[in-house]
Amino acid sequence: MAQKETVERILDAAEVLFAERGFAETSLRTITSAAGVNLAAVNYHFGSKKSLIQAVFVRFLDPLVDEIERQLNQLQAEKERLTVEDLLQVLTSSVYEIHGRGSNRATSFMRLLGLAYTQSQAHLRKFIGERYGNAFQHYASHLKPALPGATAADLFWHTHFALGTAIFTMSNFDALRAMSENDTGERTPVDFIVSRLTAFMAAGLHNAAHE
Amino acid sequence: MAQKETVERILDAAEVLFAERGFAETSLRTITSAAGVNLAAVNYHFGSKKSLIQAVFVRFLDPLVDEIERQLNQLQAEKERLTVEDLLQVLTSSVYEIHGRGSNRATSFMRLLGLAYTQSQAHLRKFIGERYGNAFQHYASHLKPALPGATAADLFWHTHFALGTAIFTMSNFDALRAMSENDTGERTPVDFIVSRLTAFMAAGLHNAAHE
DNA sequence: GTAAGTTTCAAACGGGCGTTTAGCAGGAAA
DNA sequence: TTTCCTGCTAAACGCCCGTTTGAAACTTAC
Repeated sequence: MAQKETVERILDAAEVLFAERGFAETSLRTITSAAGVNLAAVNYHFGSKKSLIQAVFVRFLDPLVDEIERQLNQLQAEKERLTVEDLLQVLTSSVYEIHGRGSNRATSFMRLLGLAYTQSQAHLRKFIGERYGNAFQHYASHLKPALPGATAADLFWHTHFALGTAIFTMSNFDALRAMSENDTGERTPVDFIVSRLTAFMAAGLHNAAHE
Repeated sequence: MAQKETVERILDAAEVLFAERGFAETSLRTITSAAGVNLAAVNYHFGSKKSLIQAVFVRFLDPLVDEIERQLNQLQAEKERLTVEDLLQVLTSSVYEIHGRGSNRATSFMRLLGLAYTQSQAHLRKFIGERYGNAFQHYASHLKPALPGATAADLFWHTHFALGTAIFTMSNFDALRAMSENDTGERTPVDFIVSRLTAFMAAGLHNAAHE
């Protein structure tokens, strides 16, 4: 009992702090003191800082990937060919399904996903690739029929352009929203941003097919 | 003479190493030993590691921003209203103008720009904002007439979506190209990627105007 | 109640970091 | 020749890091 509590307190604190400052910039001492546990607890329960980072992602990605898979299968049972808009919708509604609409946890997670790409944590990218590579391939395989006429190179690059748009927006979410608040004078609702973002990605992706 | 040589050797080494590994992950000892100068030289010539990071950006951004401004003015003399495609073209041709097409230096710089956004270097973002904020505003001011019908919020978000697409692609340039080589079996030319990227961004941006 | 097994804890270890210091080399000015 | 200044350098300083250790505290089982 006491163990589980400690493990989860560490994961909770690490998730928030990593998202705020990045991995290298967050020390184990910061995490453990925020979690109210002893410094040595991380190495006792997780083995190392690297393993802790991976554990944070597993706790988040495992249920999300399952949900995406579930929605994908359900949608495929209804219609044979999925559109780009369908595929993007699966992503956003999966995140919404697992955590509330625009919850703090969801934005934390978005930041973390962005950091996984941009920070120099080779072990993490390798780990994520091995654990979730198949799920990603499965999702991406639906894009090919959704964008007839696109070559393999087109598909690859446009997928990653879209991915980049999303990840950049995610990982700078708070900063961007603050800037736009200064700019336009009002706070943009999350739903507005998400719908704009998916529309932007869809437009770019469609561009891959008819050229 | 000896001074100038030392300063530039440090900048050269720092530029490459920062781009490869990030700022926090590159120690002054690594930089100075790669540059063949004494460890203390960085603090003697630049004052601190932070100032060195800023100096790397100044050496790169100052001439680039001048070139963008020049091309923008020249284009504006030819036609009164610039299109989205014009504006994107100015960016790519400015980079090409200052450094060769697809030179190592240009890809280093792209990585650095990405890192400036994604790594936690508050001092750097502040510095860049203060030094180049006006130039950015000037450039962005041309977007409004190029996208009639878009609201201020539309403009803000779609500009940053496009920025995100470019920065993500830039900062993961080598990794993405290696992945696509494994994927499709052949090495994608830089020109292909750049033209695809700008087409993706243009499609997304136009989407802001007619909705 | 005692033994075995887990979990927690204070303390320390070794190492890498950015920065500082005090002094050296060598050309310019007097 | 002496003085001054700039560029350079070896060495050290203090700090924070992830990790390890050995013992204390607690839980479980007999």
